Amino acid sequence: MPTTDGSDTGGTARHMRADARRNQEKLLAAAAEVFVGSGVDAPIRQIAARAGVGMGTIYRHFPTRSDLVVAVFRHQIEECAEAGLRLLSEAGSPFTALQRWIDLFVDLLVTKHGLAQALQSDNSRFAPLHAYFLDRLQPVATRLLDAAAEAGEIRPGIHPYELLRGIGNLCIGHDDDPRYDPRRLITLLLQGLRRP
Amino acid sequence: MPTTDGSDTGGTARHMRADARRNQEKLLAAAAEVFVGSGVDAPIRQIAARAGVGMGTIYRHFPTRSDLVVAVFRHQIEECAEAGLRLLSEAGSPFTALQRWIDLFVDLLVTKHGLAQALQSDNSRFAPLHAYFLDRLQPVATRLLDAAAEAGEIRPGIHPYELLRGIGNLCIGHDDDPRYDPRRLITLLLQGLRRP
DNA sequence: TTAGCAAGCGGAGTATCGTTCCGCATCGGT
DNA sequence: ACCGATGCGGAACGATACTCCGCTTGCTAA
Repeated sequence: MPTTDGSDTGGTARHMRADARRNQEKLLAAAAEVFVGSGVDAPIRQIAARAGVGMGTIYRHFPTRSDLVVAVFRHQIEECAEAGLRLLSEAGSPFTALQRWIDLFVDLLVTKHGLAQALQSDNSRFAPLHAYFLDRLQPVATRLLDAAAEAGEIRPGIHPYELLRGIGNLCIGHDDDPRYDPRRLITLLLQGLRRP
Repeated sequence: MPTTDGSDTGGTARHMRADARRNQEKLLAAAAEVFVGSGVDAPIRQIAARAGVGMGTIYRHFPTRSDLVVAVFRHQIEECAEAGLRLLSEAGSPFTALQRWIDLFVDLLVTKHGLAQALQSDNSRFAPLHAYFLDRLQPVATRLLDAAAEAGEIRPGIHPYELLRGIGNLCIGHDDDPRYDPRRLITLLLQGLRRP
């Protein structure tokens, strides 16, 4: 039983009134725009205004802010997860696959302003987002790490969850500070992961 | 010219009315208590109430939340900075000194709930805290890294700022998730820093 | 000792944001 | 065309950050 129960705002439901469906799409588009401009912490009112709908509407379709964020980024998260499995069979070695996949993962986090920040927020507002990320990406990370460990390329015993979370943390705040490039540190981290 | 201009709330000013000084001390004590219980994001009102003063008073003494946090943790930050230089002359090798110092640094961050989080907050509320941390600790990190690089123990070219910030990031959220232990990742990071 | 004034105090006031709630409009089947 | 269910909008409420100004209090000079 997955922790995301799939019953709700993910895929547009089959039997939905036309206006409701229209509004949901308007909201997704508006949210995507606003997130780019003001980060995932942008005021709800701003998103509602941009979409031209009332506040009630936004809360009906996306009860929590997380639900909205998940809906907006679902495609990219899905792609990232699939790319991981593909890389495992295509790349030269499991470690190379791991490196490349983490690169994609970092892309996902740094491209969307504040997404990494949101993921780690101690504030529980983003719990569902956190859960969805984990549901989709942790299994991929596990497979990549296991493969690299079996091939003897990295030391065993790394916790996939911890690695994902750590990388997520490292990506926080990269966009308001040119001196800070998380990729350099992540490279170091992967270096430390290698078997001597 | 340091970025902390030293003219204000740091050390209690010399010529201050007795009641003002009393209030400042009450505020520092109250803030320290509240931070432990509710994290550094606790409502200002709560701190003011605990200290038995009005909101105007708290804003007069500590114009931003950062100023208050800095004042509360100044001692510990100072100690951490001094310990770094001491370790450099006492520890067996520069790399050992670096390892131990980073351990102290992590202690500082994880002991105080939400301190790491506050340091990286994209919210500009904590800018002065960030500045003070850097002013005091970055020079220490630089000396430790330089010494280890000269001794050939680590690869050169690491940015001290980036390392500090990265470690700070890694420490975010450790206290609401038993599965996540930043120290393991930081060990890995240091491992990756070592010269092959 | 005391008078006067600057330094300091308190908290009501203003603004922003999240979230709820319910009267009203709209859709879609009959 | 009608009508019930579904969905909509935004006013209203509570929480919080931060400001502002009339009043109080400590300090000092006479």
